[in-house]
Amino acid sequence: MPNKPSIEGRTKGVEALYEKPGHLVRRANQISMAIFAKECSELDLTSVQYAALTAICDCDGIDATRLSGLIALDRATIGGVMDRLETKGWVHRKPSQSDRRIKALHISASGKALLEAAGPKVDEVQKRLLAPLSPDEQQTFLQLLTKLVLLGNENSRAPQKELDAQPLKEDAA
Amino acid sequence: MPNKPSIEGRTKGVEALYEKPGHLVRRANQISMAIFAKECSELDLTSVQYAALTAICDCDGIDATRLSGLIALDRATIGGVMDRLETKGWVHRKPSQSDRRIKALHISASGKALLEAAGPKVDEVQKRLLAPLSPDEQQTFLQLLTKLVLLGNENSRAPQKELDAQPLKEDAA
DNA sequence: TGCTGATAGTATGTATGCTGAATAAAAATA
DNA sequence: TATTTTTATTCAGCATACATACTATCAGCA
Repeated sequence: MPNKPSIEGRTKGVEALYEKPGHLVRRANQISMAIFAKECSELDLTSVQYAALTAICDCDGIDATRLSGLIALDRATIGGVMDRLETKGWVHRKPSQSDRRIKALHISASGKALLEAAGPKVDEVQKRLLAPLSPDEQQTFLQLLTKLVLLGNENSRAPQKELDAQPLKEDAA
Repeated sequence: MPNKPSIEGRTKGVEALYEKPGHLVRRANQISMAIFAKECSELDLTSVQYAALTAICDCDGIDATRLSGLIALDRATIGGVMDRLETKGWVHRKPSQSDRRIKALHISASGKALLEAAGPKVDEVQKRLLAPLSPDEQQTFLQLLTKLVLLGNENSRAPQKELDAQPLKEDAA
C-alpha cells in the first residue's frame, strides 16, 4: 500500500501507525464487527448480544456481575445490553429470593430459537474473518491470539473470570 | 481455564465462545485500549485521537473525509473527534478557499508537543500488548494480523484508503 | 446557463465501552 | 448486635462506532 512518491515523505508517520499492533487490532475488530453486522443484521443481533445470550443459555439464572466476568463485558455496560435483550423478549430478569440485590437472568423460548438460528451465521462470520489466511496460518494466528488474550487478561477493566460457583438452584430454570 | 466439574457440562457453550476469532479479537482490542488508557491517561489522549493527530501532523491541511480513509475511522465519527481535539487546542479547522465545503485540518504547536510527549508512551503500549508473546511469536503474529487486516479491509465500513492526491498548497501550513 | 449527481460536513439515534459515584443489601467483624 | 466492608445494581457522563438522512457546495453535462 505505498503512497505516491510525491507524498511519500510526508506520510511516513501515518505509515508507522499501520504497523502498530494497537492500530491493527482495532482494525481487525472493526472488520470482525462489520462482518458480524452484515451476516446477522436480519436477526437484529449484535456480537455482544450473541455472547451474552450464549452465556445465559448455558448458565440459567446467572446474575449480571458473573455474566460480566464470563464474557468479559464491562459491568456497567451489561445493564443496557440486558435492557435490549429483554425488550426483544429473548431474556427476562427475575429477582432472586435468597439475595435481594441480584436479578437472575433467564433465556426465553424465543431467545433459544434465536440462538439456534444465529449459530450457523456466527460460524460463517468466523470463517469470513479468517478467510485471508491459509488453514495453517489460521491455526497459528488463533493460537497466538489466544495466548495474547489469556496472558493480557488482567490488563483490561473487564477481565474474563471463570465461574467459581453455580447459581443457586433456586434461581435456575 | 477449566470450570469446576459440577458445571463443566453447562459451560460448554460459553467455552465455545472463547475459541471464536471474533470474541478473541474483541478481547484483544479491549486489552489494547485499556493499556493505552493507563499509559496515556495523564495526557488526556485516546488511541483514536493519537492516530488522528499523527495523520494531521503528517498531512497538514488534510480534510476530514480523506483523514477518515487514512486512519480507517468512520466518517460520521470524525466530527466528534475533531471537536474534542479542537477544544483541547491541538487542532484547528480552517475553511478552504477553493472548496467551501471543506474545512482543512491543521495541528497546533501544542498538538505537536503532545505528539512528541505521547510517542514513547505509545511505543510502550505496543510493547506491553505484545509482551505475552516471545519475540518470534510477536513477529509471526504481526505478520498474520497485518495480512488479515489488509485483505479484510474492504469488509469494514471504514476501509483504509491511500491518499490519491496531496492537499492543495493553499490549505497546507 | 441550468440541472443533476457526487461530495463534505453535520445531525440524529442506537450500541458498545469505560470512569466514577450513588444506592441498597449482604457479609464480615468488632 | 452494631459497625464496617464488600458486593450487586444502577446512573450520569464521555468517547468511539455505525446507519441514515439532510444541507451546502461543487462538478459535469445538456
